[in-house]
This record gives sequence, structure tokens and C-alpha cells, in this order.
Amino acid sequence: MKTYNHKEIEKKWQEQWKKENLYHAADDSSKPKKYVLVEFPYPSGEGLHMGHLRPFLAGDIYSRASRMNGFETLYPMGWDAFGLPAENFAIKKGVHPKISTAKNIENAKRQLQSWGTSFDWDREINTTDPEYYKWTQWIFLEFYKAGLAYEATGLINWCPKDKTGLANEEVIDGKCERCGTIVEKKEMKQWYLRITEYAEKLLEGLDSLDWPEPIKQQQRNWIGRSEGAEIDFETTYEEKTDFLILHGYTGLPEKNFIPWLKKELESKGYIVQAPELPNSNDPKEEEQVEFVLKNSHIGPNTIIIGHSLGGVVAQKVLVRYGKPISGLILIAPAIDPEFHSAVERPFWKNFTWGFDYDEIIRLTEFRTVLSDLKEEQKRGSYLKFLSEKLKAKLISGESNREHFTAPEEPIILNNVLPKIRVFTTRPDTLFGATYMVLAPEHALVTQLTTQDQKSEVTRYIAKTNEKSELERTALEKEKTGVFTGSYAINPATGQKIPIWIADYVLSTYGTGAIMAVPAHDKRDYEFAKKFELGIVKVVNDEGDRRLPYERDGRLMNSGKYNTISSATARAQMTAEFGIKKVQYKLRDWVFSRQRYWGEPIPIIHCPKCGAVPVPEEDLPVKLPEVEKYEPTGTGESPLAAIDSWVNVKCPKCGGSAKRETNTMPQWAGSSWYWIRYTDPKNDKEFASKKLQQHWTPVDIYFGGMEHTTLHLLYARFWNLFLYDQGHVTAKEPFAKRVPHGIILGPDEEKMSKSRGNVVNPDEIVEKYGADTLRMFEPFLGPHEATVSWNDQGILGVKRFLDKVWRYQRDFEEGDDNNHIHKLVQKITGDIQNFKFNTAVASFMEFLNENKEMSRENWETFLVLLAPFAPHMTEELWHQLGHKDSIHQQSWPKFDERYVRDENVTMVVQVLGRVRASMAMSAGATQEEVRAAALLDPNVKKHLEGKEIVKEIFVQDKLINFVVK
RNA sequence: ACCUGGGUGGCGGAAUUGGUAGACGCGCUGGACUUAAAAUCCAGUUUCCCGCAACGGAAGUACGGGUUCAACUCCCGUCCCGGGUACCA
Repeated sequence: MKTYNHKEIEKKWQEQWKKENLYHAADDSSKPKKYVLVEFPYPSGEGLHMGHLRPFLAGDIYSRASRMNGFETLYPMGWDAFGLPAENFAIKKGVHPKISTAKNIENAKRQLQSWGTSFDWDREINTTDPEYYKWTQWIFLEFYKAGLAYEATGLINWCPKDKTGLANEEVIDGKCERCGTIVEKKEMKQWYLRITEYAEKLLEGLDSLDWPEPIKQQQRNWIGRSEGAEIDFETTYEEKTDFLILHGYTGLPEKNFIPWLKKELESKGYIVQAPELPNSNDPKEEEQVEFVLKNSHIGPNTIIIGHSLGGVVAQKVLVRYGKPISGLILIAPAIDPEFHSAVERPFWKNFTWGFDYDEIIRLTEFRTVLSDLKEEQKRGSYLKFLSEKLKAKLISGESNREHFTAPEEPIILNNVLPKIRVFTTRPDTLFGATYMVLAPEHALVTQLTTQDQKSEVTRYIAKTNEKSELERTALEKEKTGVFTGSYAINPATGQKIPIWIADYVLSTYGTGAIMAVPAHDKRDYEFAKKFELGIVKVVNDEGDRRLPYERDGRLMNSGKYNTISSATARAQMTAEFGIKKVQYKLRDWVFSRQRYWGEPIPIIHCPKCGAVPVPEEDLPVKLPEVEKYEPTGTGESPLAAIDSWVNVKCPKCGGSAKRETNTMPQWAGSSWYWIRYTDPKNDKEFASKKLQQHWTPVDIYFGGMEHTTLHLLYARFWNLFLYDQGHVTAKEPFAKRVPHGIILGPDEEKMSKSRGNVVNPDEIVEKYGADTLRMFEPFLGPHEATVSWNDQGILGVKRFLDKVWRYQRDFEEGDDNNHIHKLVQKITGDIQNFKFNTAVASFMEFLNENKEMSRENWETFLVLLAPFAPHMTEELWHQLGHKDSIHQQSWPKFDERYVRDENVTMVVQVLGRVRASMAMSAGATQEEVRAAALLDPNVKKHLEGKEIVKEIFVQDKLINFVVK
């Protein structure tokens, strides 16, 4: 017998299988289907590495066994080929990503084939193929049409090295997921996908999935649902604050909302002036301004409120007064005649309409412009213009009356005395809220900051902005913060509580503001201790064994709620003081990347029509050829420099417009690829319903833990959305998920070029052959465990395969079927449970114990081994005279009769300790076993002089004598 | 800190879920074959004690307790290691 020439034999069969298209999955098969998926790789310049081997081999062994078990098995492969490495290579070497990608794909494909994998190459896909990304773009537009893709300016994560924005999920430990650079915050206009809309569905769907619990738990944590309440806290100014209300044209202090507002403010203890301005029916600027300056008190704590023309007067008064005041609130201020939509007013001629906006800003701590619904329709553009000039907060009210002419206008009071809305999971501790904290970025901060505190607050905000996100959290040491000078009213106790700002409150979660309950929250406690704020215990939680600050109990110091349980109080106090609210940690998905090598976002920006989707018939929007791939770093994609591509006609109005120049993140193409495999060449739709119906959902999805809150979350989101739109037939895309552990280098460190501990699969195939690699890799350890590569261990597997090859085949005609049937049972179960390591061990054990066997059993052995060592078994199979492929044989069945042992080893214990073991026939009765056991000299010795008080008998296993 | 997964010979790891702990492989030791080496084959290999030997005894699955006739496996507490999250109100 020749020695096994793996190079020759492996090549021979790989070519033969390809020729026969042995692994093609037929759409029209009558067999039951099985869809086995492995995460498709990024074709990098270094080729596929050991990390790819694990899931690919597991999937391959499983798929091969699945075919032999009578399933029409879909095991496809493709390329997730958009991404930074190809682009960075292009920047460095000037090679177009298309070219380097094609080359890398060719190499990776060669590798996959050299491993003897059984992928159906007829279904190969490539995310960078325009025929593929046409549909990625199409799906994006579906999101857009459903209102789930939107453009917004916000503070996003920015990688300064890759010069692109990142999604929340792509930031690991404050660093860029790809390159490890510390991420910065940057204010940018970006596309977002509204994944938060699907938070609840993504959460619910998990329950139905056959995924390992830790993965589901990790997704749950990432989505981060918490139930609680939103509660409004009224604010109150310092006692010295006073108000000056100026009425408008034809107005009087007795008209409209003014008497009501005055009364409300006075009831809260403020001094309010509402003078009657001279000649209200024919007002003149000079006369009215003079009147106010002469007859009204204005000071540093004054807030001037101007209604309609009173707003104009207010601005003039302020500039003439020339000293800082507290704030300016303009309620539907009269419209500037210069403004293009203005309708002529009789008083125009008596006023000058130039405003010194910068001066007004300088003299006020805050400015607010209020409008209601009708106002907004009629004069919206002016109000917007004015608020931008004044850097004022523009509030649009819900009132449907016009021009604030009703006797009561709650929106005014709400903005004169703004309410702070907080989210809390512990509304039962409301009585213990002794102060409030706003995030430094909170919209009310400027308005609530008093003159005295202004410099300190400004300094604190500046300091916060300097810190990167990493610094802000990683330090996590002392709490910092400053007092705004303002107070809020605790709605339960009616007490004034101070309002602080601190960076331990995040602007991105909840409402960006909290009620602080130091007695029942650790962070609030630390803060209160440091700044000497009040601590009031309101829940008697002794006896609750959970963590401090999470404990429930009976309320105390809580008025009528005293002695009520936390749970009840939560419900009752939510009803009385707020509304129920569910919050999620999940953030919307930042979807723009300022890079070249990705799917262009199919949107056209028109100065008239705004963002317009590219019409479906114009898809795909192809990537243009560029000369420079370099990201600009200014937040613009390199595409922005290609004028011929950027400048287009608006599909809606035909005017000149510009293309969106950002591209999609790498996760886009992989968020639906498994669907495309079912119908990869369809040019009418991304996949036909019929074929989706047939193949999806994926039955088993092999992949890494690192994708739990990235690809796996995104893919579920896209699928759920497409399902809701009626484009996809399976609600959840992946029925079962099988994660794998990573392979470390021989030094137990992560394999990396810089460490020089990379084991290249190509070299192993070259030296030992693919079958050895295929059996050794699983043999390293459990599929889900982290294992380290062991150079020497591979010899054991090599020896085993050599033994198989040299097995002497002058077959016995024996009928000892026990061993082979047990092996069938073991291997079948192990593959089913992804315990490939013990399967390999069982093959070895079997061969060690069966030096000779019948031809039939030998063939069974080879068939079982075929998914693991496809080349050698195929060769041996044909040497036995078979003409068909071993991979098309059906999977052996085991017979219960043979699996059960005829003879068993009975263990005899005395007081639970093994004293003898004896061979007995299976099914021996307790009496028989006892009789035999009592004859054993060693057992006798241990029973001597003792009395048997009890006897435990386990069929075919043991007998245990309990003695005294 | 929280959520997870784990801790078994010199090493990688088994153990049908409460029933002989250490399968299988590596390594190591001894032997056979060989002029020699490689390859291969055979035997041994948790620790300690007794012994010519044994299917003789004791201890042993991170540590400390507990439940049980019987615990790597179940319960309580502690310590380490890996993964995820991170001031999420």
C-alpha cells in the first residue's frame, strides 16, 4: 500500500466534485430543506486565517452530514467585500479597491476549496457587485419611505484615524472597532436608521429563538429596556426675579392672557409689572420706549415678556437700557416689514425696524421666542429667522388659537417657568428627591442659570466638552458638577430643591435630566455627599437582600404613601405625579460613512425639494471612478470631489441638485445577504417570495461572539423591518445560532502578525493535508471554547488518518456489531450537538479497539468519517470498488439492540466507596448482583462485622451496601 | 460595579447530566524492530502509602461549608480567569 499522498488525492477529488457539481442545492428538490449558514468573510489581502476555519469547518461537517441524512442542504458562501482595508490599500498603493478585492476573493476561494469545503458556488454573492448593492440601496429607500431613515445633526462618534463616523455598536471600550483609535465626539449631519423604533420587537423576538442564552442576554442588555415614569418638575426663579410684561398693538394689561399670567406669577411670589403703554391704538416707538424706561423698574433680575408689538418694544427698551437683565421672552413678536411674507400694519411707520441682535444677546442670559400653531403657519419663517438671529430657543406651542389671544395660555407659563421632565425607574422615591441634575448639554441650562452662577456654569460646560467620551467615563472617579442658581419644586413635597448640572447625567439617555434621590441611588449619594446636599430616606428597605440602592420596602417620610410597599407606590405615584414610560439604551444607528468603498446612499439633495430618493429605475447608484480615495477628514466623503457625479438633476422638479456623497457602513451588505443566497441572480426583486419561503429562515447559523451586538442585531432589525413591509417571509432570520470560540496562537496569545504567532492554514494543508487539518482543528477543544493552537497535537490526528489509510482490509466475517452501532450513535449525536472534538476522539477510540472488522462495518466507519475527512474516505470508498461518491451515501442508522450492552460492569460499593467491580450480563436482578457481590473477597472484608442497613441498586450500574 | 461563561493530571481536554473521575490526543518513561536514526508497534504515566503482586489502602475535580447511600455534577459562601456592558437614573 502506497503512503497517502494528500496533495495528489485531495486535488483529484476536489476537481471531481466540482465537475459533478456535487454540492449544489436544488430549489426544486422534493427532500426537506436545511439552510446552513456561516458568516461570509471579508476578503482581505492576507487571505483567510484560522479564525475563519472554525465556523467554516463546523458548517461543512454539519452540512455534509445533513445531506447524507436526506436533507436538501443549502450551504452557500460569498464575500462581504466593502470596507476599509481595500480602501486603505488603494490610498497607499493606488490600486482600485475593485481590483484588489477581486484578487483577494480569488485567493480566498482557492483556500476554501483547498480545505475540501462543500459550498454551493453557484450561489456565490459579493456585496460590492452593483447587481447586489442595487438591492442594498433599494432596501435603504424602503427604510426612507417608511420614515425609518432620516438625516439629523447630532453629536456622533468619530474615528480620527479612519476619518469617518461610527455607530454606537462600533465603539468598543471607547475605541474604534476597526483600528482601536480613541473615538472622538463630533457634531455632524448624518443619516440614521431608526432602530430604536424596533427596540421592543427586537427584544420580543429573542424569546422564540434557539440561541444560546448568553447571546440573547447580551442583546437584551444592549437594547436595555427599563420601565419607569416621566415626572415634570416646575422650576422657580430666585425670589429677587421680577417680570415686566409689555402688551401689543391695541392691547391693554387687562386683555388676553396678561391678567392671568400676572396672577399666576404673583401667586408664586414674584413681582410683576404690566404697564399700560401710551396710545395703544396708534403706538409710536419713541413714546412707548421712553414710557417704559421712565415708569418701570428694570434690573439685573428682570425678565421682560413682550407680546406681539410688545416684543418689538421690549427689544428696543433693552438696547436703550443697555445693562444686562435676566431674560427676554418674545411671544408672537410683530413681524418685521422687511420680511418677505409681511402684511402691512398701520404702526410700521412709527417704528424703526433695525434690531441690534448682537447687543440683545449680550444683555440677556436667555432668549425665547414662542409661537402657536396658527402663528407658525402664518409667520413661521419670520419666527425662525428671528430666533436664529437672537440665538433664542424657539418654542412651537400646541395651542390652535391665533396669536395668543386666549385668556389663559399655559404654554407661556410653561416657558416662563419651564418644567423639567425627568425619567426615573423609582417614582416611589419621589419624596426623597432633594435636588435635580441636568446634563451639561440640556436645553434649559442657559435659561436656568442665574447671573451669579453664569461664569461657573460656563466654565464647567467648557471643561466637559474638552474631555473625550473615554476620559469622561473611564476616569469614573469623583463626581463633578455645579449649581445653576435655580430651583425646582418637588411635586410631592412642594419643597424647593436646587438644580445642578453634572456630567454624570447623560444627555443621550432618558430626558437628559434626573431627580436625585441620594438615599436610594449610589451616584446621587456620592454627589450629595460631596456637595452637601440633603439626603432623605423614604423607603425602609431593611430585609431586602438585593444590592443597596436597588432595594424595595415600605415607604416612610412620604406623607400619605407611608407604609405602602414600593411596588404599589410606584404605580400610584406614577399615576398621581407623572406618566408611565419605557426607556431603552439602544440608540439610533448612525448610517453615514465618509468613505469611498461602500454603497452610495441613494439620495439626491435638491435646494427646493429637500432630500429626494433616487427613483427605483435609476438604481443602482454606482460608485464612480475616483483618482483620490483619501478621506477629506472634514466630514466629507471623497465622492464629494467628483463634480460630474455629484451634480445631477432633481428627480422631482428637474432643477439642479446634488447627490448624497456619504456611503453606507460595512454592516449594510451583510444585513440581508442570507436572503440573497436563496435567489442570487434575481434582477426583479432582491429574492423571490417563493424561494424565500422555501429556504428561509436559516436553520443553523455559525459565527463568532463578536457579532452579537453588531451584525446579529442589525440583521435582525433589517429582517424584521422587511418582514413588516411584506418583503420577507420569515419573521426572524436565524432560527438557531451556534457561536464558536476563538483560536489563539501556540503561545496562548491572540494570533497577530506583530506577535509572530500566526499559524497559516495554507501551510498546514500543504504539510499534512486538508483532512488532517479538518480533524485536528475541531479536536483542539469544544467548539464554543477558546482554544490555543498546538503544533504537536496535530501528529495524533495525522497518525490516526495514516492508520485509517493503512487499515488492513482482509475483512473478517464476524458479526460483532456492538462497537460500530455505538459509534454510529455517538457520531450522530456529536454532530447534532456540535461536539466535534469528542466525535474525533470516538473515531480514534473505535479504531484502537477494532483491529479487524467486517467489510460492512468498515464501510459504515468510512461513511461516518466522510464529513470530517472527505478526501481520504472518498478515495478509500472508490478503492473498495464503489463508483458513486461516498458523500452521497445515506447516513447509517444504529440499532438499539446493538447499542445496548450484553455484558456490563457492575460496581460494588460499601458505604459509597468502590470495593469491587464485576462483569455481569445486562439486566441482572438485584438478587443476582447481591449474591455475586457478597462472594467478592474484598467486599467481604469490608462487610465483616458490620450490619447491612440499606442497599442501593442501580440497574446495570452498581450496588451500594450501607452498613453500620 | 453589573450581566455572562468558566476553574479537572506535565499539557489540550473527557465524564451518558447525581452512579468506577481522568476517555481521546500530546508529552514523558521503558521495551520491540533497526548497524543506527526516523517511522511504526507494545507497556506504563493523578498524588501519596503498603507491597513480589493485586481488580490493597488513603487523598484528589479552585477554596470553605452543606444536602445525599453516592457530588466534577445540586445548594450556600469565598477566591481567581475569560467575554460583554459601563455614571443608562
